[in-house]
Amino acid sequence: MAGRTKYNTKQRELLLEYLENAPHAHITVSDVCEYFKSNGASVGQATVYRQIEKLVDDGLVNKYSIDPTCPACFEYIGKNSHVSEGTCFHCRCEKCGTLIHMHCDELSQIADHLYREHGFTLNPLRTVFYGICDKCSKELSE
Amino acid sequence: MAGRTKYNTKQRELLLEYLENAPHAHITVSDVCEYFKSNGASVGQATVYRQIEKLVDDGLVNKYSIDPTCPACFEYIGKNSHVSEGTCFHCRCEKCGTLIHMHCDELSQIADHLYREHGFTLNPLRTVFYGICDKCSKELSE
DNA sequence: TTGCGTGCAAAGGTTTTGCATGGCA
DNA sequence: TGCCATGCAAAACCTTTGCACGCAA
Repeated sequence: MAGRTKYNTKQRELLLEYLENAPHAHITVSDVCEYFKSNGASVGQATVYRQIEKLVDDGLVNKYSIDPTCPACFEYIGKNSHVSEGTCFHCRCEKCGTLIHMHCDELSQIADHLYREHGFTLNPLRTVFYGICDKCSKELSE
Repeated sequence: MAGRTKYNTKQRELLLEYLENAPHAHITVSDVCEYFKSNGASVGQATVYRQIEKLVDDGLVNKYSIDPTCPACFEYIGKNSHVSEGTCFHCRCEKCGTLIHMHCDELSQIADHLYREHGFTLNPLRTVFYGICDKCSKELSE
């Protein structure tokens, strides 16, 4: 817990802008740093870590803790965090390591099922399906 | 990916023995190393990492990634992994840490769905649902 | 002015890797 | 004998932290 945001700084603005305009999720701290570096914007790496954690606490950004080996992923969700509609699931390929982002109603029903039948409140942010992706399956069967 | 086991070594035997007799899950690599050290058994730390990853690939051990900051946890599940008939799923409570074993047809259909619709071959041995268990939900709402 | 935010560099911890040696089959 | 496995230490890696300075309110 890094605490909530108190001041509005230039670095925070830059970070938010980048996250908002990011085409897809799966943004890591190093992604942010490299972008800033290539754009001449000087934002320290430690600041990115500290600010992005604040954004998580503020509820503007989701944090995915996929694997201790890989860096944490972040995704902008904005203020209208309707978590229930369009919950996002993640699949990790055990072979190539790709992280697949999945929006799927059928998968969303899992959460309902787990809650109703098993009393278990699923946390989709942390849950990752492990397996073999499409591409690797084909390569393996060749 | 560390690959499957080819040779049967003394270190592997020691590791398996420890994991089999472990009362509960939540075993980390440093747990293993400390145990070996206190017992005079000399097994290198790198070996533990390499062997335990093999055991995961062999399907004898599950790997849990609780948090990128914390070390990974391992749990012995043994050979009787009847993957096809009544696939077993695991749910981890983020609050109390309990690991729930779940046999559920409806959950088994997830694997089918992921394969047919998304081309993803699920590995139920490695997949863990994170969330809050029944008991903790009630405690939280009190 | 107050105290939070920043930046740099260094530390922290876990996991991986290079390379020579040892051991299983 | 041919490889795989081991061990040690060093490296790689992500993330956190200490401290002095800067800046928002």
